[in-house]
Amino acid sequence: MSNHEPVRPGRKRSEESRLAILTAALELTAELGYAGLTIDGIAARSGTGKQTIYRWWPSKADVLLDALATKADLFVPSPDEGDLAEDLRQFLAASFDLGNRKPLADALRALMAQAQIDTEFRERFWTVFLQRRREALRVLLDRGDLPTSVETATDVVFGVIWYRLLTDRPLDERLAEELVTLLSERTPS
Amino acid sequence: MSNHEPVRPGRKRSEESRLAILTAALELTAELGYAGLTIDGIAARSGTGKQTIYRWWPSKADVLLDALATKADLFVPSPDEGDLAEDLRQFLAASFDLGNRKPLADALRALMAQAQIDTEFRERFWTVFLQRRREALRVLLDRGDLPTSVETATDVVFGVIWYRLLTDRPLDERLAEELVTLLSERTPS
Amino acid sequence: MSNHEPVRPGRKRSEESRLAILTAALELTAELGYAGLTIDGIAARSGTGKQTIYRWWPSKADVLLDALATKADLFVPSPDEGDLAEDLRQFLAASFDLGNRKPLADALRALMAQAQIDTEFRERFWTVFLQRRREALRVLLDRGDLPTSVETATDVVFGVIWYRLLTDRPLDERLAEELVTLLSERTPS
Amino acid sequence: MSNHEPVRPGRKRSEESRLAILTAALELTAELGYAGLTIDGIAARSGTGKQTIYRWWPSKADVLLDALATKADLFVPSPDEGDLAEDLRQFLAASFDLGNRKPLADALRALMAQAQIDTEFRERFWTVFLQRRREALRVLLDRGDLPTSVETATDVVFGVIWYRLLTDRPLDERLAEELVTLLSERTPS
DNA sequence: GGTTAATCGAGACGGTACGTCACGTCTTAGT
DNA sequence: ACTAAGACGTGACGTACCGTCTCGATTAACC
Repeated sequence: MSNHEPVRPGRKRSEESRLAILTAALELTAELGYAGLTIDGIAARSGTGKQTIYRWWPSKADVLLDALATKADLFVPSPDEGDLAEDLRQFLAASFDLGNRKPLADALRALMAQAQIDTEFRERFWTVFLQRRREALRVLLDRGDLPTSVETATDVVFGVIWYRLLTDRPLDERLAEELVTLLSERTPS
Repeated sequence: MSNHEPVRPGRKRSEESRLAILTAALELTAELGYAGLTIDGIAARSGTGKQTIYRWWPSKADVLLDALATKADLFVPSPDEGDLAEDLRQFLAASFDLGNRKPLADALRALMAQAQIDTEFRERFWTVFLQRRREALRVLLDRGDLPTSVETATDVVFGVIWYRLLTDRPLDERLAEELVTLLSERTPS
Repeated sequence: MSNHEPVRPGRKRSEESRLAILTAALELTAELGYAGLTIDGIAARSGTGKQTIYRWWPSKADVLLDALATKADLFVPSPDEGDLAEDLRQFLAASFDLGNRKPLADALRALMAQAQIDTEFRERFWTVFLQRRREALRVLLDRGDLPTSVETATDVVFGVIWYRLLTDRPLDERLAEELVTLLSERTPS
Repeated sequence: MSNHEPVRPGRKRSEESRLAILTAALELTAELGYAGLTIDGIAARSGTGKQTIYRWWPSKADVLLDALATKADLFVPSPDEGDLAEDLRQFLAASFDLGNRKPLADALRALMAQAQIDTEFRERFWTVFLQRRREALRVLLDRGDLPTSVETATDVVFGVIWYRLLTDRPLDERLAEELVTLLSERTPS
């Protein structure tokens, strides 16, 4: 039997505070934007102390990332219809839906921004968020024939999604269809 | 007869100060990273006053953007070899070279990050930088047959470039070749 | 024949600007208080350049002092009724009237304040303003018998006036009468 | 039983910082004069943060006033020798001594100056400093017969002292003696 | 059941940078 | 030479947050 958590004496971490902090982080980001999100603000809104936040998260970006992971519905399917084009269509539809949810998209853009400025957060963001999306897509792509390597195809898909997000332009049906066309191996006539 | 400059009274803007500020911004970004770049620091390094900076630029991101536009060699060609694949190859080679110049790439990533957090800067960054690149590419793409719309192809190219930059992964020859393959209309047999 | 003002080439000093500056200084002091009085503000209000102000006055306190001397009615009589008590009564009445004119009193208090902080202005304020008042009073006091030296009596009179001004308390009839009583040699019965 | 201190949560105010700030304020005033005293300077010299100063004092004048009250020896006796003239002589001697201590006198002049410019500080200066002096003197004067009301006599004493201070002239023995003579009821023959 | 220890809300602390204000100087074109 | 306009370097302002550090109170495991 494992004993990962050596039983320590002392007060347990408060789940109540944890949730209050994550909720406050999401609310404040929605109300004020990421630029207006501060540790002081989260503490005040959640009725907790700053120390409690610093004890469990390295930065406000990590709080927000945790909040999204905990509270937002970020599920993206890895469908297996036996047809790459159809699987990809579904994957893109689900991903585009997330990207078109304004407050969620704002938060994700902010995290990607923070990842550019804070090197340590960049690695956590990559591991916790970006890489998981990539692996979900890779499962699909591995099953079909592609005009490019799987890695490049992955970069094309996420590259376009992020580029549209970051330049504040919508992810629409037509784009999805063009991507599907582009990445499905065209059979010579 | 032209009368472009309505001849205002008062002392002229100091070109010397302007260049000193732009130089200092580039140096400090290279030395300390964008996170370490401050208006106070730029003023101190350039031997100017903070007010002079605030008088002419809305934010430190704008200073840096202006510095790159003024001082960095950001030229990307719009070659016309009569062959889309070859033109695209050259365009990508030049673009990838810029993206692989570390200090420049760091600055660009920081500006893209800032654009996510500061709405007003986002528009300026789009107009002054991103849109111009898109138009240079569009000239090429308009000349050839593409498997997708020109806009989507543009988003694919810049999407992949930015996605690689933002996730701190290199832009290599192989990626360029795959993009060229992907975007050149494959002739049916 | 006198030639006090050596005829110099170039534009003459603008009397119009001078008066506009003095007027603006008084207005701004009345509106914003001395703390809100600035050289920038005077220049803007008067429609002149800052340089014009600096060319002719060493500090904003000097502008205000000049404005009072030029524009305010600061006359205090040196009556000679043949009776020290009566002369003093009249002198005090006139002085108290000045001290009870609120905007004027505010300006004088501000100048006395400035004199504490700016050593050079202190001397000018003493010479141009305070000493002249003292001499006007001395003329009176020299004519009568006093229970103290003339200098002390002068300090008592102006000391009480300034102390009341500076502590924002009124100069009233009763105080004047008590000062007259105090300073008129009481004849032994 | 008493419950004077409602026991607030959180870290206690640092007495160490408080004293360091007051000491720095006095030192800097002595070294640079009141005009050279800045909040930045006090923070730097005392090794504290500016916020700590702003948290507890409304202005630099209040810091200095607090410093004088805490650190300077401002004691003035209210002697009771049974003789008004003698009591007054002693009171004046003590007061003049304070006024002749150059650095202290400079600080007091600066505070009186600040009180002219800053209305809110004026009230604090009156309550905390001036009024207490007046009451100490009133105790004396109430015991004897005066040629004037007690209030006027108080104004005469402090008026002369402040007027001499503010015009940068010494407080000497002779002045004290003349004031005693003036304010002691001369017995009719 | 008392002891020990980790956590909690609260809030003061030393810092750093912010964006603004006013200073006194300078440069410009015009009178 | 003087003027109005206004940009310049300088320096202090008062504020916002940062991340750390006491506080006293609370809560759990351990003896």
